[in-house]
Amino acid sequence: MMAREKAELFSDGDRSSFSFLDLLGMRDFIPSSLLEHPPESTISSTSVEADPPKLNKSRSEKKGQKRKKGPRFAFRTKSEIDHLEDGYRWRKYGQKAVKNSPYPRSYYRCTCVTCGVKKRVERSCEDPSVVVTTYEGQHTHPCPVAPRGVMPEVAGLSFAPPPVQLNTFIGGYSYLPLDARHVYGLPSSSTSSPAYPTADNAPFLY
DNA sequence: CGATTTTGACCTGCGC
DNA sequence: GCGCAGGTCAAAATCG
Repeated sequence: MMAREKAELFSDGDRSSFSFLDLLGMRDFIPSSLLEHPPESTISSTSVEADPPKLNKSRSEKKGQKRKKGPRFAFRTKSEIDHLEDGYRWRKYGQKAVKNSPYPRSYYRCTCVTCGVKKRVERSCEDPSVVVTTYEGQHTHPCPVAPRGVMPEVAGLSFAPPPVQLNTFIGGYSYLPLDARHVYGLPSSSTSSPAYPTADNAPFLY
């Protein structure tokens, strides 16, 4: 409780028109100018943790369509809890030990039968206090849990009340990063800083 | 008693 | 072809 938590968001560089905003139902609230810059190579280097190179490149690019993955979006959250509530109901269907990490990776599927969304949850081996959650797919149904929490700000923008999904993200708190570059995977203005939030530059949300 | 979690087995793709 | 690693299945156990 009162755990200080923060989130970092990044994508795996999938070129799909789908985005994390769709997942959250946020797209309508984002200026089109921002949406014209989909996640590109700027975030590829940061996606390794949640999306190992073997999966990210070799599998998808080489042998084409096998194990066709939907668009994936991952974010990192400073949390003591492994499975963060996001308003949807998930059923765990597997857990695997992953290489190069002492922490197991858990696999969840949305309990809605018509919704094929999956997510992987794992702790960062670099920082055990950080939970890496990777979403795959898009919910085809409304969020079943009533929202609570505060409105996030993204890139200084104030949003109208968002679809229910937004507020419920992660345990009823608003965990979206404040910097839109991180949300959309846009290039960082500084060449020296990473294209995603780090423990040092990401804002804390309460 | 139904829903969910646990966990070992199995499947698939890739590198060597 | 083989071994490794990630991902999924499914039966058993557990929970509410």
